[in-house]
Amino acid sequence: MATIQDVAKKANVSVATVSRVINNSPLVSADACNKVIGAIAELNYSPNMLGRNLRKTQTHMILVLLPSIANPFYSTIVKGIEDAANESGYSIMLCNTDSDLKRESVYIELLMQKLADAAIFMATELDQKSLGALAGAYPVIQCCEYKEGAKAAHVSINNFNAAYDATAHLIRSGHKRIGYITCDNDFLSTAQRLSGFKSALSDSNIIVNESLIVSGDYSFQSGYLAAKALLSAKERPTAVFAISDVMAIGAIRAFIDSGLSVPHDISVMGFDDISVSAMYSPSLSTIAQPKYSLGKASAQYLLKMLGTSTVSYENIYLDHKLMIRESTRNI
Amino acid sequence: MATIQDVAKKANVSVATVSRVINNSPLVSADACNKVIGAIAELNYSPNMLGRNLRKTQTHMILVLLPSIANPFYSTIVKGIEDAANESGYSIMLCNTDSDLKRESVYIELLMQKLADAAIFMATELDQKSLGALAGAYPVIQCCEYKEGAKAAHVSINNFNAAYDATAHLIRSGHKRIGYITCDNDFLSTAQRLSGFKSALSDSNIIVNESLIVSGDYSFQSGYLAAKALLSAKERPTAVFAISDVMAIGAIRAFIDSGLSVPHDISVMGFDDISVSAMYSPSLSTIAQPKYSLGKASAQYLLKMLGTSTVSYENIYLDHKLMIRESTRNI
DNA sequence: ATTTATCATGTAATCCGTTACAAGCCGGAG
DNA sequence: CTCCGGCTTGTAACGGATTACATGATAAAT
Repeated sequence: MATIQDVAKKANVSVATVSRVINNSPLVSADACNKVIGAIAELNYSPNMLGRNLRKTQTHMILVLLPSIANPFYSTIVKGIEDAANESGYSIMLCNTDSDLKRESVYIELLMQKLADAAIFMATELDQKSLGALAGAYPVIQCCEYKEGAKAAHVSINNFNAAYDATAHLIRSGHKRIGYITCDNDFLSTAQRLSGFKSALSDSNIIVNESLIVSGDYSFQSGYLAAKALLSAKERPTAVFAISDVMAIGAIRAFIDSGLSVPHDISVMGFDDISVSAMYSPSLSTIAQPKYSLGKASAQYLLKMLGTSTVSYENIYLDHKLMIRESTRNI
Repeated sequence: MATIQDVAKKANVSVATVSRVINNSPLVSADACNKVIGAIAELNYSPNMLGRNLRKTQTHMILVLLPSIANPFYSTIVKGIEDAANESGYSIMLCNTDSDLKRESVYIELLMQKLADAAIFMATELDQKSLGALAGAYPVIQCCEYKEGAKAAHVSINNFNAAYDATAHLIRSGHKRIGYITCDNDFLSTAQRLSGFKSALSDSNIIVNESLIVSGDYSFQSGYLAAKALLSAKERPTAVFAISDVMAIGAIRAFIDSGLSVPHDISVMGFDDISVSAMYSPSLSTIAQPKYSLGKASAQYLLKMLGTSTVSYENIYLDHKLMIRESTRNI
């Protein structure tokens, strides 16, 4: 493997000149520049980034931590991150944490070990304090899911409003008994969505029935089981709102397996608008998150932080959109 | 940020001793070891991997190149890769190539620039020659999709047999007019599946009808359009076999939109067994690839290559499995 | 012709670890 | 009492790039 020394020797210049050529410094004569370019081509030289990064103490790498790339919700977000990063000459390192703190910590080590310049957390297991400490020492941002109180900025939709809108739509369609499939975690989004759901009910003078609120874990299977649980209630709901499309699809499947027709017998509303939702049968009414923009905005914010050394904590909220498809209907 | 020098000073030993402690060398007295451990804790020291990696010229990073993480087929594979990598102290860098050669090249640069030790290609855009050259210089393996002829090993299922089995099952179920949704690319898997499909037909004395073979691009939308195209044939097929579940689901949706019932009016068979396939309505009959194992085996092979400097080109084939669900039926 | 500013180039220090090699210390053997 | 060998430790070179600083050359200004 050729080094900068080899190039310098072959081009009959110093390593400094070679380095200047590589980095587009204007302080090189056309003649020297050509010699260097020739030598680089001849030796098939590619600079060793470990050397450069060590010297510059920066890697142009952004860590992206997410629970699982198996969750289709994240894929578009990641694309947004990647596009923004690439535009600025950065690459991303995608890390599956499996929602496991230990696994997540291994990846966070990479930040401290200088293998990455910054990190985007999609759903961290860290507690507020740890996250705050990390955000104090490194450029860090939360995307979509976030912990409040931690002094780490986030980019997300307004989950309260989104859940409120979805619920209000069901109510407007005549539904009064509305089941709710949530998750048993301590993400703020989860609490906010639940709160939006309850507020919409209350604002329409519908009493919140806690027995119609069940939990899953974002998997198809858990949505399926949660839906079955809802069916065993003594009076079945006429609509169900799940806080993720994946669970909503599991729920629809459960209803179909129970001989119900969606939306004729029961309406189902999801959350996220993953790609299969429009293709499902029936297609899924849902809240669309601006996934690509969420990712892109997160990365851009981080890149801005990397540029300036100023640390600020400005949160960014993007708009959601209510998508009415086939899985919900008026009664 | 503390360096090894700081630790050495605080512990009153040399940097060499500190380094030995970090690397679990037996050549350190218990006393010195304790002093160092104390100093590390006190300073909250984390070794700078750039320094270490530069010295050792290895990064413990594996590059994983795939067209798009939005394709759910890849997520389980990636998990397998990640698990195998983590077991050996490696991390992975997931890279979306968007099936774009230029984008892919940027990531391959990372290999040459020493930011990664090895690479796994899930569906490369490189031609045989380039791939072969790369495989000659770096540890590289192909997973699932592969180019033959290139001197780079691959881990995959036997695509011919898998497509043959799926088609044979449809034939056994009484289908004679079978539509086929393929992709317009030059992956070997594509050609092999088509070939398996045709062989199964021929072996049952069914004449291959080229007008029933249409192409998509692995997206839901393309499957939808391909299915619509098949419906416009003068005599509609009684079954359709798509070379990916995503397209198969798009196809089912198209049939439903056209007023057909799946599987009553038309059977649909997919390929891959992605997670939503079992949850779709109707659930999708398909060929299950051992995705997790494919990923794990690829990574393990690569790790073995990294251990020994011996370069070998042993291809690995894993078993597929025919999954009969609701989307196909006897006629 | 002399001075000064400008530009091109090279030398060497530096980033942070790892590790070959040298050296110091100790106990046991002769 | 001396010598040898084993164990621990330290010194310094090294990996590959960047860049501050010094130097030399050239052109412009007086």
